[in-house]
Amino acid sequence: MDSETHSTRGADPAPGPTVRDHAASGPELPHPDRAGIDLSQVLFALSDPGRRAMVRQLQDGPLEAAACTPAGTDLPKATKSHMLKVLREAGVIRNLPNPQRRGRILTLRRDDLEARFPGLIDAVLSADSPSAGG
Amino acid sequence: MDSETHSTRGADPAPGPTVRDHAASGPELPHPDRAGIDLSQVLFALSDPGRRAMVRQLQDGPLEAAACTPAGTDLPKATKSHMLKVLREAGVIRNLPNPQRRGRILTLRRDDLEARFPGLIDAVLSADSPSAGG
DNA sequence: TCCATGGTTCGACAATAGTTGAACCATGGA
DNA sequence: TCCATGGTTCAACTATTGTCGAACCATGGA
Repeated sequence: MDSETHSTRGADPAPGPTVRDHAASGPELPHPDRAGIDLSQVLFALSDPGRRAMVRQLQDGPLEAAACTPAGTDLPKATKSHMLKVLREAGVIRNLPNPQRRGRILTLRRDDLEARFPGLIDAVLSADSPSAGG
Repeated sequence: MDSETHSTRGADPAPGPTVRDHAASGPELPHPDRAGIDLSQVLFALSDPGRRAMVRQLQDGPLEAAACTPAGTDLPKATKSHMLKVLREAGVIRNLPNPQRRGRILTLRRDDLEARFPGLIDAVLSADSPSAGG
């Protein structure tokens, strides 16, 4: 588990609420495992333009949470955190502590989504046209 | 959000034989045109298992509304009508008067959806597994 | 014309979701 | 150790959705 800094591919953390010696910053938040990803929750999470905007920013790879913002909006942090929570609990993104510095790393769970609902995430993300307006 | 109270009442107390164009049953409900179909609304409409169940029944072709019921549920008709409304207003289905008999005909707007959001509707419908449960 | 059928809409309420200030928490650096 | 940073959670509020009885409407048939 050394080296390989930001490629959390394949394995699901499936973190229990176990007693952990916190080496990394911030709490470890619960994520559904691949099989637990629910279609209704995913569709609902993606039904919001703001949440989709964040997801779109993760298409090219993981991002620090601080850098992931819908269109430079000065969104209150509580609001942003809530949006991320909806996406995370739906299984759309991973929200893990950044092992390097302060803050967190967001990742689109593309593999898991693709395995569970083939074609869905691509269809949604490529469907997003700016003219749609909502 | 209900500004669609477009009444066909007070039709014509006018004298003389008014030629009636459409001898179909029930009101003509508003549908978004293809370009007006909004991704957020579609995803939201499909984020409910009950609504998805109805959509799935329309995969093989149009159905009389009376025949389109999620799993034999004795759903109150107001509730069912509301579910259909959400799907219709999102542009997922068409809800037209039945020209033959009483009642209405429901159609999945597959072509429109496919044109607007390629692959999306198929991904959603084929993703639906019975294990999901919610 | 009256009635049953199939359906929409209204209205009221319950339940869920969104927003956001404030409190709190952990880390890294001075 | 104290502080700034980046972030989650709490709590309270608002807003949107869901549910469903009742009212209403149009049609077809007796």
